Amino acid sequence: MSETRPEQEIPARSPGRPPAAAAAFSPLYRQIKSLIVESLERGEWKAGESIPSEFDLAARFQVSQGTVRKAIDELAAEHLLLRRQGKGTFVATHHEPRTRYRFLRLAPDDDGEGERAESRIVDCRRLRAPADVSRALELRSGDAVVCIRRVLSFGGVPTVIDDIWLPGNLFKGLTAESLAGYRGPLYGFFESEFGINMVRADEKLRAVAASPETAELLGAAPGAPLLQVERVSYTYGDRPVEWRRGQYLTERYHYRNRLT
Amino acid sequence: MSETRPEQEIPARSPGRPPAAAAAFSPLYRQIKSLIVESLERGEWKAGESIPSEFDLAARFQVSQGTVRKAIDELAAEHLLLRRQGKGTFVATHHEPRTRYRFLRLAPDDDGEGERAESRIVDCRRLRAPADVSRALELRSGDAVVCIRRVLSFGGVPTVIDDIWLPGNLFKGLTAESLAGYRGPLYGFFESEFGINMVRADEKLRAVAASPETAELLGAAPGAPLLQVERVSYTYGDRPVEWRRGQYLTERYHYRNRLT
DNA sequence: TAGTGGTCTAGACCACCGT
DNA sequence: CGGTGGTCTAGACCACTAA
Repeated sequence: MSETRPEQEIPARSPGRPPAAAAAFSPLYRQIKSLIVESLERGEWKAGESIPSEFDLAARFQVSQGTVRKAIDELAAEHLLLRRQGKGTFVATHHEPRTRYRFLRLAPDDDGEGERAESRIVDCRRLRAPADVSRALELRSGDAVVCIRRVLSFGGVPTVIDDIWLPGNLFKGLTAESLAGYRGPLYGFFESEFGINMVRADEKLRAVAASPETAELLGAAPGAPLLQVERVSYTYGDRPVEWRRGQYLTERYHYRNRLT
Repeated sequence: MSETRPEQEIPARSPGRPPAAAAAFSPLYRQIKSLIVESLERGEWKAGESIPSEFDLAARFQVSQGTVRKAIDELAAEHLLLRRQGKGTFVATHHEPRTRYRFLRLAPDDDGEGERAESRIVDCRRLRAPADVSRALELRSGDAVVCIRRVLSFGGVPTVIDDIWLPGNLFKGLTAESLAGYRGPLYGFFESEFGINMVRADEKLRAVAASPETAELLGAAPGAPLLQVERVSYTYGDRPVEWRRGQYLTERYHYRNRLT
């Protein structure tokens, strides 16, 4: 049960003898951080649950509370964990109001909160991964994937069409029926049903002309300009677990972004 | 010269008497952070220069070095400052290789580094601010603004057309000629010539059809889908100092974004 | 070697939450 | 009230840079 301080993981640097290779120096708090991420990967604490207190973790890892604190600071900054003063530290989830639709950057042009999204599943099937999808998800070409097509509407207006690919082995039992019965963000569904937490995503945006098929689903003219968003989502440990291509009607909505 | 510790700024909370209004508690390190930002606003330290050491600042503000450190931590996370171990802490600049074109999110589809941008100034004039621009820049409608139009090319291919509005009173003496003689990112130019540092920006993205005029400048077909990027840029203290609308050809380039 | 930022510790106390 | 995270301090030592 008890774990010992990972002293060995610190590359020793004797003063007189420079290291053969330029071994990267890794401070203690980063090693602790890695250990916490490993616990998240193993599912020791589930999304929405609290993790042990800083004091308990300090005892477990045989370091000071301040060192654990610095590790958790970084994980909280990366939104893997969420601190709540007086209550504890919690595993981030896509279920709570504040973090629901965290990755949906579409906002109405007039600043009102905007209607909440309604999702309609158009298609859901299992097939062998095309080359580009298997590359993005780091699968072998031909591995099974689940392929979903859905339409998001705001206030009854179809606005987004998403094509989503997921590794088949991680999403066993995912069907159009199970999807249809679910309310709320897809990533919350993935957490609850498959124990997979999306923590980060990389997107590539461009403007494209609507294909006849897409135009039909969105009630737009063929050739209308659409914002196309290709996304790879990652779970703990930078493992890619979703590839999707969204096409957004941006007549009354825009994609908001902050540069820092 | 010497400044005293701002003890008064901490809202006192006597145990027996709850505060009349819910006065926001502001920790010391945030007050220090504000003082540092004020020094940046005043231009006490210019972009690229080093600020005093943590030790010196601790003495100046009459707090411990750890408290100054935490203030600087946040400013470094927000890219207002840049730490360099063994050398000091520096005011962030758009001149250095690592931070040049920090706000340009366009990347080539094939991952090569991509040619560096060449900028061609199409137009530069002074006029009275239109209503939407004056609103974005928090000016009075009718205040003087500088209006720039330019084309960015990569490897000789026109790819971006930018329309840029700047408050006239902050950019006195800005002309097409002074712009034409400058190499490098526009924000570096603003730093050097006008002492204005862009530290943050908010963008709204959508897909639009190219107008005949835009299509002409980009060598594209009228009606071609373009990625339109509206941006408000801010300097220290969240003061908006630039509004721009970019239109990007995304045939061979895309807008990259990371979600966290 | 001196000066900078970076790490780690230990302890005190504050703010917030639930019981 | 006890337990949690949040702040602040003081001091020791490490890593990196430049003279």
